[in-house]
Amino acid sequence: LSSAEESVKSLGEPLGLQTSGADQLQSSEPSESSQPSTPLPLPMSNLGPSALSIQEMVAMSPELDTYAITKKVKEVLTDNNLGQRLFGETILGLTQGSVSDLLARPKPWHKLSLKGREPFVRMQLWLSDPRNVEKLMDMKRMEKKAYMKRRHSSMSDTQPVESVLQGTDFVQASSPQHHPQQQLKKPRVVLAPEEKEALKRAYQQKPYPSPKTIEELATQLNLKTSTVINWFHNYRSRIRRELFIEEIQAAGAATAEGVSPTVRPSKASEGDSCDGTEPDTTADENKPSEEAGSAGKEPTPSHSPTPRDPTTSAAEGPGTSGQSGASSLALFGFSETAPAASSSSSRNPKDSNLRKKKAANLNNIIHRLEKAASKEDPSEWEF
DNA sequence: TAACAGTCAATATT
DNA sequence: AATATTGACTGTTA
Repeated sequence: LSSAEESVKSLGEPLGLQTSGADQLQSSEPSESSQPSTPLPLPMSNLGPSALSIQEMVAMSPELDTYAITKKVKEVLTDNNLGQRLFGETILGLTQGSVSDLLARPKPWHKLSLKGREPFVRMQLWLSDPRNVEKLMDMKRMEKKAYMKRRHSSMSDTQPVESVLQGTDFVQASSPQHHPQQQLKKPRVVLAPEEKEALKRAYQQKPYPSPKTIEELATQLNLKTSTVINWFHNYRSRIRRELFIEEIQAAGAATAEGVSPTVRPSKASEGDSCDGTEPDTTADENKPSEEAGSAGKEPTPSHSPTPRDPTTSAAEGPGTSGQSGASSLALFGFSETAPAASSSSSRNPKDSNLRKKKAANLNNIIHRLEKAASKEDPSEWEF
């Protein structure tokens, strides 16, 4: 613990972040509430005057079951009609989107950084507060009241009253202060499904594309280089995260019971249309869907188990870039392991999805292996 | 310096 | 209206 505390010290005060204050309604009163449902190991020795900062608590916190915590939080919130926005802003200091993401795909405790654990500690703290719901509902009422008031007082007075949070108004004024008119906000880039497909395919070949490859992709897809780079960063990290959840899900299911094919209908991932290069003969469920031509500016990327044509732009052919000597082996077409087509039950799209992700992860590992191989000192091999 | 981890916040979906 | 998704941004890390 002492070592843990020291590591906290370094993080001490630099809370300079633009993090909106206004929260911290944390009442760390020692009201020992022996919640039967949750282990609740947090409220450790509460020394009188010591109002441990959350960071200190995070550092000292024992392992928490992030999955259980999010599950419980979701339950409490829905049971009481409390939204993620309110909960996030008042309890966690996070935005609605972040809360949604966090609740839906919590990373396992051991994979979280100190910073990443904070929201979970706060949630645990909140869950252990006997008055949590009551307090939130009060906040809700107050907000509504304030809202009504505003709306009333401003009949013709048009003043949306921006939120108190930082007004990050990105005004990409190409020409300084000329047009006081509508601010040209940086338009949000929205990748077309075909572009995502191409990027995913490229990822399958090379999770860590060289700057040269990235440049090629950007050109071929007509995207900014930074967009491609960002996409890869985001994709890698999100793929990783999904593996985590499937990991715990599998673990949980395994413990749950023995053989009954009771598939957890958990409303998890929906089939992502992507498809790996798989000449695989496995009779994949072909959803005959596919609407007729719609505003497609390009013939829908061929789905169907047909050995996809390499014509479609993007994604360099395997042979192409032979540049970086070492790599090039990271290619997993991953054909079925099990000989006969999948047997019993579960012919879930999620199944092939999982395979895909695992394959992606393997490629990832290979990348790191290759990287490690270039280091003489085996001690640096983080495996 | 590239890759990450956390988030934000604009959009998409429900 | 509430919740989910996701490109981009900020601060770390090695």
